[in-house]
Amino acid sequence: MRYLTTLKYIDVVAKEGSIRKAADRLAITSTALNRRILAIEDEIGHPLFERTPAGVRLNTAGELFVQHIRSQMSDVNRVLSQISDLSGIRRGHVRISSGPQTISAFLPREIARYREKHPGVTFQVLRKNSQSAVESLVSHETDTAIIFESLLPSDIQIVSSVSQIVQIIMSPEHPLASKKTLRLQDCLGWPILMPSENEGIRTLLNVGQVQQATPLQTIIEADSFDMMANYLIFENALGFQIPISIKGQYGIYSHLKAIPLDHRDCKPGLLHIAQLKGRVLPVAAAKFQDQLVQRFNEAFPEDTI
Amino acid sequence: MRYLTTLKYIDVVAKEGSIRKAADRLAITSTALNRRILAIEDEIGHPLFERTPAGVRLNTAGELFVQHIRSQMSDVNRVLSQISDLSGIRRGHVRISSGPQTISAFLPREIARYREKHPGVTFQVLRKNSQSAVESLVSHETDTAIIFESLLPSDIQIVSSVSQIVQIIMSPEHPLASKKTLRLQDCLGWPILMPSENEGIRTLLNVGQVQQATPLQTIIEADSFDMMANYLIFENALGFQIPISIKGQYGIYSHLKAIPLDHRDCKPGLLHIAQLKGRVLPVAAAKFQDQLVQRFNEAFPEDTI
DNA sequence: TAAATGCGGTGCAATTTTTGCATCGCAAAA
DNA sequence: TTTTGCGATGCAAAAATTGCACCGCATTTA
Repeated sequence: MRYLTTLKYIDVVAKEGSIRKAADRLAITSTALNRRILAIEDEIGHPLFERTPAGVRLNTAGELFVQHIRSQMSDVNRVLSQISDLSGIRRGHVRISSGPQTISAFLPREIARYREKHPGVTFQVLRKNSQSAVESLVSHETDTAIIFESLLPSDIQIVSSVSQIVQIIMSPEHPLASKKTLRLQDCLGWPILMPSENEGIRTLLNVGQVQQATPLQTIIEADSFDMMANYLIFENALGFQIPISIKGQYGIYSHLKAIPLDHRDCKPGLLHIAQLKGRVLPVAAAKFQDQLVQRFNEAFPEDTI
Repeated sequence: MRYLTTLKYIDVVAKEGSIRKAADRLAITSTALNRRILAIEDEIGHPLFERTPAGVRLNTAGELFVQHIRSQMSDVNRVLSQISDLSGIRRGHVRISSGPQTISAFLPREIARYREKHPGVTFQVLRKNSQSAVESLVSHETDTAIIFESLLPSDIQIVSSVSQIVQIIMSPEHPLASKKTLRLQDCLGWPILMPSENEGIRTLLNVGQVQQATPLQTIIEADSFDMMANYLIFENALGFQIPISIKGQYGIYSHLKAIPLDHRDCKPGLLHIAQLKGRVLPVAAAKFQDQLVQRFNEAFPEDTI
C-alpha cells in the first residue's frame, strides 16, 4: 500500500533506532528517509524522535504515533484480506505466538487440521514466553497467542481459558511409572529437569517447593520442553509437563509416561487464548482462533472456562 | 495529514456518489481524483466503486475499505489530539449525538460545566433519533451518543444507563397539576401533545395505550420537546417528558409542572450513553463521557445501571 | 429520433514532490 | 586529538501528481 510507506518507514526507523540503518534496510537513501520524517514531524507539529549522537529514539509522541501506525497497518491487512476473500477461495495469513508447552505438540496438529480446510492460508508461529507473547500482541506482531499461567494486562482480551494440571513425565521403565499420582516428595531422590524461571509451570512448582524441607535435585534447567522430553530417553530423570502437550501421544512424547502431580503440591494453571483487546482479527486468524477455542472445549470439556 | 489525502478523497467520493462532484468539493480536477482512485484500486487489486452512468457507488469491497478509512481517520485525530495534549493545555473536540430529550436541557449545562474546566475544548452536538445516532457512531461521525429506549446493535457499547420514568407535563394552572401521580385515564379529556413515532417515549406510551378503550386526543405530534413544552403556556394541554429533561428546572421547563405517569400505564425507559465498540475515544471525548456517566450517577443514584 | 447533458477514462505537457549526491556540523569513542 | 558515525541541508536529477483537452458511453431532453 503506497499511502502507508511513510508510516512503514517510521516504524522501521523506530525499530532500528537509526535513520541510516533503517534507510539501508529499506533500500533508500538516508537523506530521503530523513526528510520524510522531518516532513511528517513538521505536519504533526511535534517531533516524534529524540535525536541522540548514536541515532534516534522515539519520544512520548512518537510512542503514541507508532502504536497508531501498527494498529493501522494490521487493520489494513485485515481489510485487504477480507477484500480478496470476496473474490475467490480463502487465502490469508495467521500469526500466532505460543509458549513452549503448546508449540511442539498441540499447535502442529491444529494448523494441519486448519490447512486441510483452507490450503491457501499460511502461518507464522513464534515461540514466546508469556511476557513477550503479550508484547507481540500489543505491537501487532501476532494476531493471537496461547499463554500459560500468567497475569495478563488489561489491554489483552482472554478469548478462552482451560485449566491444566501439572504432570510428571518419565520413561515408562522408571520405577515411579506405575503410580497413579505423585507427590513432590516422591521426586526427591531423582534427578529433575526443571523448566526455566519465566515459564508458567515453574511458577506453579515454586509454590509447592517452598513447603518442601529438601529441595529438588535439578540437574538441567531449560526452556525447551522437547529437549527435556528427549533427555528422558537417556537418563532416568523426571520432567514436568501439562496435559495439552502430551494429549494424543504422538511425536517425542509417545514413548513417555505422564503421571499427575498431586494437587496438594501444585495447583492447576490456566492456559489462555488471548488477543489484543478491541482488535478485529483478519478472517483467517479469527477462524483459526475459533478452531483453537473449540479444540479446548473438546479436549478438556470439564476444564474450559 | 498528507498521507491521508487519498483516503479522505475516497471517503468524499463515496459520500458524493460522483467523482466530478467530489473533485469539485475537494477543489481539484476530476482527472486527478479519478486517477488516484484508479491507482488505489489497482493497488488493492480489486475495484472499490461500481461505475454507473450517473456516477459511482461503493461495492462490497469499497464498503469494507471506507469503513476502515473512517476508523483510521478518527484514530489519527485521536492520536494527534493526544500528542498536542503532551505539550500544553488540554485542547480537543468532542462530537456527540443526542436525542431531543437530553439535547435541550441536560446537555447545555454539562457542556458548560466541562468547558469551565477545559476552555480549550470545542463541541459538536448533533440532534439525532436513536437509529441515526447509532449510524453516526458507526460512521465515526460522533464520538459518543445519548440514546433513549432503543435496542442497540452489537457493535455499539453501552457505557452507562439510567432508568427514566415518563412524566406528564402541564401548566401549573392546569386542574390536574395538584395530583401526585396520574394515570392515562386522567388524560382522556385533555388535548395531548404526542412525541413522534420514532421517539423512545412514544414506544413506551404505545404499550400503555393499547390497553385503553378510548384513545388519547392527540392535537399535535412533534419531534421537538421544546416546542411542545412551550405550547403548554398557551393551551391547557398535556405533554410527556422524562425527568432528565426537566431536572434542575431552568429554561423553558421552569414554568411547568411535571407529574409521574403511573407505572401500570407506562414502564420506565432506559437512557443510554453509548459509543462504538472497540473504539478508543479522543482524550476530550473520553473525559466528557466520564463526566456524563458521573452525572447520571449523581442525578439518579438509584436508577443508574 | 436526434441533440444535449453528464458521467468516467486517457494522452500529453506542465508542475510539484521526492530522491540521491556531496557535504556540513556535532558529539561520542578510540 | 583524531576518527567514526550520526542527523541535517543545498542543489540538481528523477519521479509523481496535476490540469487541459478530448474520447466513448448512457441517459435525459427537445
